[in-house]
Amino acid sequence: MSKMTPIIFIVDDDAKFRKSLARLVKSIGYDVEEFESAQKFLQRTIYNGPSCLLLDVRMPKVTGPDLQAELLKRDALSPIIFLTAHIDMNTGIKAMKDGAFDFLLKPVEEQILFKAIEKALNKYTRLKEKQNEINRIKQLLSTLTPREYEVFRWIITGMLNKQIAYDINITERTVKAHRSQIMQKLKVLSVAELARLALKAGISPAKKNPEL
Amino acid sequence: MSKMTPIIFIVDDDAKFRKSLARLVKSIGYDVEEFESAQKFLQRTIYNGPSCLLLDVRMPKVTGPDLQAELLKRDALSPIIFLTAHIDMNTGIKAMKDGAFDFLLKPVEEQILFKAIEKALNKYTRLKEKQNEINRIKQLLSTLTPREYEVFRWIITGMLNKQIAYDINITERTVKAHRSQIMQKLKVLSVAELARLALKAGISPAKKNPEL
DNA sequence: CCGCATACTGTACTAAAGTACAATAGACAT
DNA sequence: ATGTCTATTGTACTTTAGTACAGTATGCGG
Repeated sequence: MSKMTPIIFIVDDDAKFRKSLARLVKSIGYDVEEFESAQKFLQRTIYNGPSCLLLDVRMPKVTGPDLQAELLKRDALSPIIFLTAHIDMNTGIKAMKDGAFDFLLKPVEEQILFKAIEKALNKYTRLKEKQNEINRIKQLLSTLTPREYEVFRWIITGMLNKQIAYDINITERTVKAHRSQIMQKLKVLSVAELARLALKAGISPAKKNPEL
Repeated sequence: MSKMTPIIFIVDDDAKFRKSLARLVKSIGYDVEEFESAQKFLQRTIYNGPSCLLLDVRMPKVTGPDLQAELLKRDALSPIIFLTAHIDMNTGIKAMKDGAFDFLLKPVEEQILFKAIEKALNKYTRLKEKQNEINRIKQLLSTLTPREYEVFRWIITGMLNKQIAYDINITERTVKAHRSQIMQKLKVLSVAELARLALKAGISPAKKNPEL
């Protein structure tokens, strides 16, 4: 699971172009999978390894940008390189705004395509690492009880046990008990690590008067 | 200084288009400044308030993308909206990759332009807030002596005073002295705040064996 | 030479965190 | 009913952090 081979997915309804593109990409050593439509691509088992998507813009029914939107909803990590024969500035700009990795014109120069694929795969790796870290943290956080989670959000403000105790109307002893549980469950040894973990997961410290 | 009026900068060598654009933008209540070349724009006193840049792509000598690159180097915060009469996909895509806010075709529809300007100014505000926070932190950090900074990077690992003392070969008492100074200078009351501050400024915790 | 900043250290105390023994009470499932 | 999980609290102790007095040494600029 740790080191999977990259797969280059090609989604294009033009069989001739698609096959020729597939041959080209295979020739530099990548595994390639072809799809004649966005729907067919979405039916594929989700690939959890490094990948990037060479995507045609104009296709019947589900277009390239449509697929991009769908993948965005699904939090897919594969960078998307659009390929199009039709010069459509607005579509290209919109695709980039929506997070496309690149937008190239057919016929695409080999070297430019290869470079784009390589960079896209690098980007995947970076995204994946960040994702893994966040998932690990969320997994740990899910083991906290609601009350523990609440105390956790107070702890990362840096408040003293007795201050927290006063604010949520329990004794300092109880805060200590929760605190100890929290540190164990989240597998950290210090408040500094706790604070970092919280920030990475996007958890903001608790607030007495939530912006009145 | 806190609430400055937004200025829309227009950089375009085509006087006729530029003036007409300026009139249009003024008509919806923005302050506008016109420049007939990138060079002229760069000569202007740096404006430290909300702004965005309506930038022509093709200009003699210094082009729009050239100016974009220069502003990037200078860490300018103004979002850039490119305007071009010539459909050049690759230029547009590259501009977006380089952080342009939008890339519109002349003649541009009024509503689209207005919407883009509004969003760009919002983006400026977000950028500025982040920037201000980082500057505030860097300002505080600059008051630390080299040694204090070093100890700071150890503290945010969450290590105990005595562990830090052992690692950098001083007594626990000295670590406490530095620690106290650090907390005062950085104006924080807890290690949790210290850790957050460090993360915001992009400072990573110290390491015993820096990735051997 | 003198003042100042930096770095370092000592003793002794207070406050806070962490922990090792606990126990109690309610909710909920088998 | 019985057991498990959650939330709560108690006492007593150890460890760590923070601080209030300090003092010493070194280097650098005026």
